[in-house]
Amino acid sequence: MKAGCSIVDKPEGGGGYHFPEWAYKTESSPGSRQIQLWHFILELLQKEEFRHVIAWQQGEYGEFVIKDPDEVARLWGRRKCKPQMNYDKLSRALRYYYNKRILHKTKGKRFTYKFNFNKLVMPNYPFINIRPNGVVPQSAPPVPTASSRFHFPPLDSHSPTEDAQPSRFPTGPLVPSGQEPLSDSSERKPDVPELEDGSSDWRRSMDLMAPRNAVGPGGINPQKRKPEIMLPLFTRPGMYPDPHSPFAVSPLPGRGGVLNVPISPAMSLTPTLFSYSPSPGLSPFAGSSCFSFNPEEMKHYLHSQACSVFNYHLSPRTFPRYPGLMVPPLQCQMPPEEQTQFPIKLQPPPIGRKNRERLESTEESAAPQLATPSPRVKIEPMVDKELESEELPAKGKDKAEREEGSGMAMHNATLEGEKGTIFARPAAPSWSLTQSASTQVNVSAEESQEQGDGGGEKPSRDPVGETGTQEKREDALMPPKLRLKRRWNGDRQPEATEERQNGKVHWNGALGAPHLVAEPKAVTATATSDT
DNA sequence: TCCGGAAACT
DNA sequence: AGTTTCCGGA
Repeated sequence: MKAGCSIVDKPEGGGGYHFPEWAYKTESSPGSRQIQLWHFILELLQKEEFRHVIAWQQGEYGEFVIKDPDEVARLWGRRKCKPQMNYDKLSRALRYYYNKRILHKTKGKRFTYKFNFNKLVMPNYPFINIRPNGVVPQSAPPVPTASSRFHFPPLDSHSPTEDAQPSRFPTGPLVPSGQEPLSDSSERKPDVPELEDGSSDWRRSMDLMAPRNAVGPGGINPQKRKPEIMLPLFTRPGMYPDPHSPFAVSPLPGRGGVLNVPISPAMSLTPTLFSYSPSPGLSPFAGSSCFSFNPEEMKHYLHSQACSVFNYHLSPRTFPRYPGLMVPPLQCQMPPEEQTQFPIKLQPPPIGRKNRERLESTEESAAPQLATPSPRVKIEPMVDKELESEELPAKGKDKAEREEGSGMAMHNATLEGEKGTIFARPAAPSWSLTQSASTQVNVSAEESQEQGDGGGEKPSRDPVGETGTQEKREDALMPPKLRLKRRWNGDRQPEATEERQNGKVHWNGALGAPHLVAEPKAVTATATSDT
């Protein structure tokens, strides 16, 4: 059946289809060889040619607008060989992503959805700043995300989506990046908020460049793919083969790759999403690192994260890494109603509307801080939940880790081995030293970061020094779960520490020459506490 | 327009 | 599992 659709066949045996295998068969759809809708969406988003049809919403992280629903549906239908496809159906499929947390609907904006990149990988590699001058591709999602892992080959003539692409899309609107070619498609265009509070500026200079070893999964013919994927981290700034594509460089590292920022094991990720990883064994690009961080960007990023966490009920675990982060209530753009929509748990049983509503009331406690004058966000309460959720989704996670060795597992391995060197904590400011673990909890000042780590880990990263004994002692007092968690964090402490100090510490933000500041001390301390 | 249940399909 | 198709409801 679907004879006419043979095009979509997977490249088995080198069959020529252009999509890498993982595009069809990913962890997100084990066994599935068909491209998934969200892959497809990302694919379209990646292509400039489709910018008239669907594009990233500027000013909003991960948000995209379907400018021409019918066309998108048509393309999707073509790809799936479902000529009867229409936006209504397609949107139904998109709605199924809500519960999976892959997508969210941006309320109030027509045809606007938002990828929950946080769940993907994001929180982990924030400020990779490789593009000094920063022009972020207009089509790029504001934040580095797992999507980067999607390095879809160009929808060339082989692509079913394009094949008979009637002259609908002017073949090359190539607008200099940074410009919105919106004008042409005067269809339904949502308002495009332009960096309002500058919350998006950070994006401009932030781009991710990850050490993705590009060589894809084993089966893919490396030569086939564009070289960009292979850009090593060291790529010089400005070296963007495909400036318009957020996917040009995958942040997902292969192995060591990915971010050098670890993903907390606790981080709730949709297993499906998370495992995007090329087959293990690939390369060792190990995280190399040449990042540079910019405090400003970091702040923006954190804000974004914070908002996401609270708006989307992402696991606060994403916070631990940004202890100093305070959720800026006013800046969260999500309507309050959405803020408590989901529990933090991942992949919970599908929550029906009714249930959700019910939950809202129950969970409100999680978000209240947003509104309260309380200067900080308190995440502690969620800890337990988090832990639980860790366990629950553990299956998926485990699977991912074990099978792929990518994902978190990879991180762990990578982190332990290289991380230390990769990310070293900058010298800790003296003040930070003063606040020892025991007192950290009340560190005052807004600046003092809250350990938001989910709470349990207060002692987690103390500023250099005494970590050893102190931690041990606390360790003993700590409940096993926390201990475990802490251990996890301990692995990634270096970053955590770094991040925590971010803002106070000056990152070496040399844009042009990204590199890390290595501070042996920090590493040592961490290592010590770890063991 | 959007939502989500239900059932069927692949 | 991931849609596709249909549909009633808001």
